[in-house]
Amino acid sequence: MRVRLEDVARAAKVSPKTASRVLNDEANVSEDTRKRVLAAMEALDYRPLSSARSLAGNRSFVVAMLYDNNDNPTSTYLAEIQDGVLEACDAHRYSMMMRPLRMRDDDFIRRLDALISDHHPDGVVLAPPLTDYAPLLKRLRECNVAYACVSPESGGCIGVRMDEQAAARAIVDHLLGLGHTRIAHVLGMDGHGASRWRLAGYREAMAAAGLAVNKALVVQGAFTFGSGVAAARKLFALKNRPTAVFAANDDMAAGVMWAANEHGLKVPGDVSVCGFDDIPLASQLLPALTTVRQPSREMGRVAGLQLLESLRGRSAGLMVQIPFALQLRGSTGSIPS
Amino acid sequence: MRVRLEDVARAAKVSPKTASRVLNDEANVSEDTRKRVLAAMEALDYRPLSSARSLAGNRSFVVAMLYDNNDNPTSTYLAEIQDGVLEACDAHRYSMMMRPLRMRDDDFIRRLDALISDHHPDGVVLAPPLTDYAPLLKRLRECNVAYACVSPESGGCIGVRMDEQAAARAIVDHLLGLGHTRIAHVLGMDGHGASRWRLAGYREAMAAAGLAVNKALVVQGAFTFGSGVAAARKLFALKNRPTAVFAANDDMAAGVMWAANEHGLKVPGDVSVCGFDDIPLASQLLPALTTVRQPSREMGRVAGLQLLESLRGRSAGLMVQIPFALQLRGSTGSIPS
DNA sequence: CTGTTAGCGCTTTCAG
DNA sequence: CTGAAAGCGCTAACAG
Repeated sequence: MRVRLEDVARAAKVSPKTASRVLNDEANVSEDTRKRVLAAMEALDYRPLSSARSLAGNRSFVVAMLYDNNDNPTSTYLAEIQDGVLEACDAHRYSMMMRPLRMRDDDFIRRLDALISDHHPDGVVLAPPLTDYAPLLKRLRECNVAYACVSPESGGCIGVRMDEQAAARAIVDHLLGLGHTRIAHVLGMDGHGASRWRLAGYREAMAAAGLAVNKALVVQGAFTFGSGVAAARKLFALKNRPTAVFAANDDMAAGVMWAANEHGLKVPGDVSVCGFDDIPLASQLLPALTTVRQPSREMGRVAGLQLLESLRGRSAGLMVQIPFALQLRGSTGSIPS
Repeated sequence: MRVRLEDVARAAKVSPKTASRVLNDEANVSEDTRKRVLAAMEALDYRPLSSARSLAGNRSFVVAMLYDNNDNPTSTYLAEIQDGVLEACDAHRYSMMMRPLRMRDDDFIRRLDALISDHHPDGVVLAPPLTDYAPLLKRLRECNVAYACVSPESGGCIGVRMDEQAAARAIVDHLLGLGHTRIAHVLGMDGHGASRWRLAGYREAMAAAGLAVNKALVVQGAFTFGSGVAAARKLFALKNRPTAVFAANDDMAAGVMWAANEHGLKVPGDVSVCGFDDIPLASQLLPALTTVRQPSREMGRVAGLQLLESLRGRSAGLMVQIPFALQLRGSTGSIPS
């Protein structure tokens, strides 16, 4: 039969309540007692039953990860964040639940409410672009559900972010350092924070170099390979085509490289290409793609940990800034002579 | 305060147990009573508390999806299956939990046991390659945990599959129909059922056409873009290079197209390329990729439904066969003249 | 077909 | 610092 906390208590010669205190890491237990109880748990291979804990303690030990992948279902980004959040949850013996939610749905809030009342998550992790959807944040606060954000637009919540603008600036600086001046930018999906930051970094770098941004060299994309191809075709059809292209993510950068091939342009001989994210494909391309490493998995993990810490009341929960790293590879080189 | 089943019962003028019967769709409730109870639930906006149901009923209302993505973390395949399983779970008011598990781990079974005793899933959905890992299946049976498989190697379990061999044969038949005879095949990851089936279909088609399979035209890959590039380079370096390449999945097919570009080969003018899966990238490539549509999301959904049905005891649970569909697009054409 | 009783395993409250 | 009693909301087992 199942080992209950009562059995542990008996074995440790304490009351069930004391055993419960130890299980929950509560204060007011002598070190000696705590050790005895932990030993008994170990010896009996005790596994707390989460449904009983939930029922009695009025909490679920569940963290839900909320995401909206409708704009880019291909993305491996979410899967990586998911892995990270999962790792954090495992470390705290929480379980994680994935919940897709469509911002565009009329009954978004209704669905959110249903999710909350059906599953009672103790907290939620928000992935972009949900991180920046005000009605969602508002409702979570109203419902008193703790949340942590991965890469939010503004810093007014707990979670984790990267200085994407600085990273974008750094990669454009790299291109400038190679002598490029006609540097194009392929924008990400309209309305996403990532698109804005990366554009801002591009602009900042160009301005710092004293270069005017040529509007024809900034073209719309949508974070997908296909949109990268389409954007690059426009760029390569220009009379005065760019010698370098900074795409707002790697999928699009791969598309740019594809289009370069179509146009008979060598990378990096005729045109340098760089991206953002460092997805697995980036290092598989030929030449391998110069990009910014965005540690999505780690970011998911940290956001999860922040959330769980704040649930435990151990810390208030912070916004952690994660450093970026340029990955300089073969797809960028000096300007064509 | 929270609406409990007792409140519903009172409103419907029945005992709590009868309300419970209605909630659980049990027999032995008159149609009239059932309606009254349902109406009361609706009126009060009753939400069952799953922790209480779990504790009293000794079940969790949780389905875990088990996967091992270590061989190919890039894959969008799992994310699609996940979406499908999630949809099935939502429909039955179950929650879904993602659980990565590494087949290569020495303590695989220990981790599985921990997962079972910590989370008590009522059932699990297995994604390849876990579907074919005998020790896992054995342990699940020993622990009496119901499971459904997506694309198992053998059919001896409930779940869903596609006739991948027939699909592979069909796509190779398509190439044969275009006049190709020097048809190469890029193998998938060694040891995966999908690799075996697709190879078998390729062989079957060649044999049926009376063509001997040239060993030099069958090269190892690993389901990744990079492995497709590497494999294709070998093929294109042959004196007698193939006029068509059937890659065991789309990621590799994209790699083959990439390598064709490198070698100055036009697709499909100089070489036809086709893949398998119909991932989003397939239709974004230029030319778009001829492939086999594998409805992963739908397969996940059906596997989830099969599992949930069998948990309800409604049906024994079946192995459902899903039809495939050839997607004939621009990457395949007649043999070079 | 319906209701009563007695828990599920844990935590809360409150008293020491 | 520790313990006794009283549930959390639901369902199993039985009785009618």
